[in-house]
Amino acid sequence: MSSGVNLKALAAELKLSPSTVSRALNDSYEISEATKKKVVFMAEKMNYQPNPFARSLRENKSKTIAVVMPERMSSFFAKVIDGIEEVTQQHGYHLLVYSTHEDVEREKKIINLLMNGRADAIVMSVSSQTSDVSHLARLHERGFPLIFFDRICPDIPTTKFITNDYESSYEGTKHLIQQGCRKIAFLMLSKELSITKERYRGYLDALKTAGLSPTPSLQVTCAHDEEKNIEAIRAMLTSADRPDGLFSSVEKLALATYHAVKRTDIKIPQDLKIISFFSNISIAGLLTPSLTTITQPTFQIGEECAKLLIKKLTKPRQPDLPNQLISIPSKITIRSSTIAV
Amino acid sequence: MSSGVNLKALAAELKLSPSTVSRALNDSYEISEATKKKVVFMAEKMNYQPNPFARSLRENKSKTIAVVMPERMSSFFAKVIDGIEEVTQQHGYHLLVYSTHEDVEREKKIINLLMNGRADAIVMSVSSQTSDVSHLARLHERGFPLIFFDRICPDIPTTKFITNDYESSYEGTKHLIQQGCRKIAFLMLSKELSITKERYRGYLDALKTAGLSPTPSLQVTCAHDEEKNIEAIRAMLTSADRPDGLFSSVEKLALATYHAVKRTDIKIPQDLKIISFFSNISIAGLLTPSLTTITQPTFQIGEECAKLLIKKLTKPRQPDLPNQLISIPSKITIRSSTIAV
DNA sequence: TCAAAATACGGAAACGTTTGCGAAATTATT
DNA sequence: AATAATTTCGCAAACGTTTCCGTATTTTGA
Repeated sequence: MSSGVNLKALAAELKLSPSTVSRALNDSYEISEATKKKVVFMAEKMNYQPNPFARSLRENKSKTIAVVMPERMSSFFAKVIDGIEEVTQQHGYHLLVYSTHEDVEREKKIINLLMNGRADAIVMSVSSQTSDVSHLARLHERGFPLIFFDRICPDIPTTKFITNDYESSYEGTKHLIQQGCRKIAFLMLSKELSITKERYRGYLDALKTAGLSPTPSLQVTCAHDEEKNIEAIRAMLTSADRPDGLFSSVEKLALATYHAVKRTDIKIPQDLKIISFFSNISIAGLLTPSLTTITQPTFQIGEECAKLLIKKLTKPRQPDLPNQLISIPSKITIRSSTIAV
Repeated sequence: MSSGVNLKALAAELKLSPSTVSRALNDSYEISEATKKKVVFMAEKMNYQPNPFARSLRENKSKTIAVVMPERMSSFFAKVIDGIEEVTQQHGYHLLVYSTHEDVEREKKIINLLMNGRADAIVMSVSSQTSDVSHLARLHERGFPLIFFDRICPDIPTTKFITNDYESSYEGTKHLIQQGCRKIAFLMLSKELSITKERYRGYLDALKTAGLSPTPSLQVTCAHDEEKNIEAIRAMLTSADRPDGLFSSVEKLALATYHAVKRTDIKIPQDLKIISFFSNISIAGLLTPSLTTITQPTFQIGEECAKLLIKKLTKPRQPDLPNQLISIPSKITIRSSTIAV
């Protein structure tokens, strides 16, 4: 299926043994420069392509990294993968990409499939349904290189890359308060997620610092169905206890909020000020009114994940991935949706 | 690196030969039901995971499909991959995903890397820079299963999945004309792309049918730099020959147009009506004013690509992928951006 | 000049699977 | 009851690499 020419054929053409040819191509010190030249030339001429599976079988490594994430249609995850690909590609690594679609059963299946060594490492962000992390713990306990980003598992002792969720949320909420908000809603995907916990904590602390207390009915947990989310948010926005500010912990819920607002006569920012974690800055500026965002360092997160993994995988006797939380700060960009009028 | 237990170990535990165990696990008719039960049970118990590389090496297939596309941060490509994954995952196939970032040199590198058989097939959409398709032609000539979607290579005799680019563009342009537009701009990524050729043809024919002729200065070829695109569009929109309608052949240029319009005093749809190929319908409804779209059957395109490939790869003596163009129609959704006032 | 060391290469095993072939044990056929 | 057919399994080769050894040749050292 490849070009058909393998080491043996190449060796035969050169009247050398396969072992010599292999060593020549791998630039072994045991081979003279003269034969190296000849081998490389002939390999080029015959378009020799080493069989990756034979190599993987022999070396017990696949030169492949798996990325497991909740969804593909999200500028956040797309950019993170771009970052990962940027550095892995430079090192000749390939990327297997899986979407769990926020479904923990699919996540388990994928993880179990990856236990057979098809990939040398996994970089992942858990689904919003994931509360039992035994499948991930087992993977890690077997010594499989595993790192998390964004939606992490705090209890699994490995390296995790996040943004400063707590601080950004604190600052973002503080910003809303400074703009005059007193009743601030909080939108989240699932209470299980590390990011909602941290972001919620930042939100709560900012409220407390300002002497405000959260209103239970304004804390909305959303699901995967966009239409249902829009309706739930609309109901909350038009309830008796309607908020004057809103903090969305993820991008898609900010979009859902704009949809919900369109179904009411609420005016942003006059009646409602909005801030959200949001990575698609081009869209943020296009919304009406433009959205004040907390922008994560998406591409960089991907790059850092990949850099660490590459180091771990390429250096011969590398220690395990340390149990650490690496935080790369987000940036708040104030736009029209929170400008007091 | 896997669980450590291989066929030999499993066989030893069962006091059977590796060949028998292999056959039992593969449900061979040569093995009695009794031993099959025992083997399966023990495999489960010892958590046996077959080594994918040994299998790939032996069977000369990887159970992996590669997807090569121009960019990841596009709802169109994201949805197509979701569609592909949906069917490939059901058949136990894995997905290697590559982004060329609209760079033909990267595209060539990726294609050459994939020639070694790491993937059983490639489904791809070419970069906007791709005019020389020799790297793809060579791949196909070697018998490598290759199919295209959206941005196809007409000259490579394989199966291609597209939407009805010509008809949709004709209808979309006709719609603009019916709404009173007389000077309609056309935005494209690159004149080399199959989709711009077809969509441009539909646009031109619709103009001709209405007795209109295209204005050269309103045909804007854009590049990869978003800011430059916005400025080029803004310049065009504010030129002496300013248009009253605009047809964007891809999603990102519609967004760029909205950005450009924000920098002027142009009102949509009063001064300028806009229609665009666009697959992120949630965003389309959120733009101000909401955008009239030609929505491609993204998920279905992905599904169809994958279904065909799976059939080709799993049936034993399957013929080559036929040289055919399969078109799945788009749907025009009229929103505020083209409503005559 | 002769042993020792360095250089350059080949043979063969190993990675873990699948499968062709052969053979033993069981069952069916006459 | 003897043979044929069937069932059930094991041996060994093969997939294409890499690498541990061994060895022949050349170079170095005294």
